[in-house]
Amino acid sequence: MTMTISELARGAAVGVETVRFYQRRGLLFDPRPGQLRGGGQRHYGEDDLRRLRFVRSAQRAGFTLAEIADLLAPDRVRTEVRTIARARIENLDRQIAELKAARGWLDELANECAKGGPGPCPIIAAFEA
Amino acid sequence: MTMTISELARGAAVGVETVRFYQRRGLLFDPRPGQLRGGGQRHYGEDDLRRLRFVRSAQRAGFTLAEIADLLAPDRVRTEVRTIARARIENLDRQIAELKAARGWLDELANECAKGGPGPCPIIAAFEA
DNA sequence: ATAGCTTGTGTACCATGGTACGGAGTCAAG
DNA sequence: CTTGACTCCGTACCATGGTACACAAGCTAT
Repeated sequence: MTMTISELARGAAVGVETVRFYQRRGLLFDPRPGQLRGGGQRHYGEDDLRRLRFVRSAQRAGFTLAEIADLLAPDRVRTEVRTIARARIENLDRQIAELKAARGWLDELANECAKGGPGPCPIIAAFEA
Repeated sequence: MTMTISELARGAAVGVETVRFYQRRGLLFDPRPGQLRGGGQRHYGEDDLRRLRFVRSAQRAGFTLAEIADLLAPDRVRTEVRTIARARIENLDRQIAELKAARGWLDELANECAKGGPGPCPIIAAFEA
């Protein structure tokens, strides 16, 4: 079962231009150097869709596109993948902690602002003048 | 107590260029020239430092610079600040949930890759060829 | 007074992750 | 065979959040 680029893109909820952008970045099979079936237009299979979805998942996990390209390098071995994944997990834990701290800060800001009547928020007003 | 721009920047652990960048974006006041230390050079006070730190905190909480500028607008009233803060908290909660989900995905990837001997990670190898 | 840092100002440049567009070529229906 | 949609390709552009000059004027220590 083959699909066109727009079907592929739709299958991963991204735009066609995004798919092509990923191809240029070496994240997906690039049709340019290859031989094209059906004379000029590339067709994609399930493996391409899985790979595209992997890219999106990895992005959600905070990998940059360069890191994902590296992760998908053809000679990546289990131990390397594990190491990379663990490093990212640690990073993610740090980010989660930071976000929680930011949430606390914001909560306090909102609470402080909530006190008293109308008018400017005293915390923000403290910077004026 | 007044400080120079480099002292101000150091006080908030940002670069001098960053302070100037924020000034251009309307996040920081353009302090009036020469209160205590003369001529064409600007001097900054504690309020400027507080404001700069507020900007950094707000950034950590996920606000864009444009949103922070808006938050610091001179006519912002408590109810508005609270509303903005609450919306951001909700957003933060969503982000935290997403990060946790990504962490889980990554954990699974690492575990799957850990199984078996050396060689390429089967999950990633699934995309090759 | 003068060397040698800072400062202010303006403009240019950077990475990241896309998005848009123009000009062909290709494909499927009528 | 024509029409209209879709594709390929290259290039340009966008927002975000900075970073890096260059140049001139000002400040500080000798």
